[in-house]
Amino acid sequence: MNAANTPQRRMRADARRNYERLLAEAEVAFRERGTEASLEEIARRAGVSIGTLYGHFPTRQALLEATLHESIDRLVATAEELLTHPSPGEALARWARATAAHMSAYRGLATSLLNSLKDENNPLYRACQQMTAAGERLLDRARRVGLVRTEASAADMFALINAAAWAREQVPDEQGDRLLAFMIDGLRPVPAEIRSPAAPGP
Amino acid sequence: MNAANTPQRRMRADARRNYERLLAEAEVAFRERGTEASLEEIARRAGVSIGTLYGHFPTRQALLEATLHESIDRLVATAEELLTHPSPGEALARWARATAAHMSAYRGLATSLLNSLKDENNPLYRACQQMTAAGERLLDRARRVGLVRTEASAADMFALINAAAWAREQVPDEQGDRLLAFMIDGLRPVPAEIRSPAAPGP
DNA sequence: ACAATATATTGAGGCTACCTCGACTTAGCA
DNA sequence: TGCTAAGTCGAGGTAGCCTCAATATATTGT
Repeated sequence: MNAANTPQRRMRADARRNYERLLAEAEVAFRERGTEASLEEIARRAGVSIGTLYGHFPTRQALLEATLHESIDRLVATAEELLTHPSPGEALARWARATAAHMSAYRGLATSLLNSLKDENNPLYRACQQMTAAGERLLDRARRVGLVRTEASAADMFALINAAAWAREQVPDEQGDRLLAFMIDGLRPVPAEIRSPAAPGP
Repeated sequence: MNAANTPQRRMRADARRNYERLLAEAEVAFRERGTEASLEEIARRAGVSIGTLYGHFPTRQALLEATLHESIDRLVATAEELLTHPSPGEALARWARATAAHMSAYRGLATSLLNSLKDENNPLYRACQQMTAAGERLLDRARRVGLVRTEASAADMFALINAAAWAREQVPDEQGDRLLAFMIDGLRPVPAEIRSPAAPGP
């Protein structure tokens, strides 16, 4: 069996069919139950044994990664497009919103993602890298125009977007939107007059 | 047995002893393993049966809340003290840092806390309310001095602090500090010239 | 058409954890 | 000292993880 998560070499017809079914059920389950959804139930609903699931997707992360592939590609493409947007600040904000929205598609996803950065072998690691890289170009453009302080890195922005997505899982939508806005605004340079701990004027 | 989480009415001596042991072991376990630590192991290490644990603490949240009580009181007191700090901005930042630090004492704690706000019957609900209220006074003081935008509520700040604590669990410490700073800075009013999506000057 | 073989699938089985509840034990009082 | 309310116990049902030896089947070459 193909223990990699993408069907690279030609798979046997039955294997491919099962792979596809598993992926479809996983998507539903993750959306409904979050990233901790029961793998046994996913297998059951795909009409396949638990062993088969593990054959195709050796870890939960591998399965998650597979369900995420397309939307991540889309996000990277969106970043590319937004590079031509007239306002660098607006472009950055839009991408951040779109990304945060994707990351709260499944409950627990933000945690799985940010967590994957600790381990290069985690199947989600690459995905995070790609998204960070895509964001970096938008961030730099905004920086050139004075909207982003020097010490803020693309990794920081990625973490913030994840944090916002995480928060969104737990608070009302409307508050979630606000929190993301605060975080992105927090990347701006701090005006000199309030940087030091002295009391400001009126 | 006393199914409430605090020993209110006089408990039998053995019950009180077990209660205390459970609390002590829970603290260790949560610190070492996070808020999802095995309750059976906590009971085992306390030299008590699982049934006894459930007798004293009917839910994981109740046990968590009990282990948190003291440090939450301390945070509330700290907020009080900081109200007399000469710089409202510095006071706010300090309290936010202290709070975020407490909230990342146990892996998973920020999630348990923010999550508890969805359900008033969650034993952690009160704790969150208290912390939010404590932060509110600091926030208002900073707002009066122009450091905080109008639409940012105490609940927002509480959520941001939690988000920072969550992020801290997953990224290097040094990055974690920076993220919290970004979030708090994000509460500042947005300068007029960059509020609209127009490109700013040099 | 048919083996031969590489490729997949199966599911029981060993773990760990959650939580409940009826049977048992004991501290503390009169 | 014995009674009883208060507390403790832990087996047992449920569920999820993951593995691996046995079994099944798609494909390929003849």
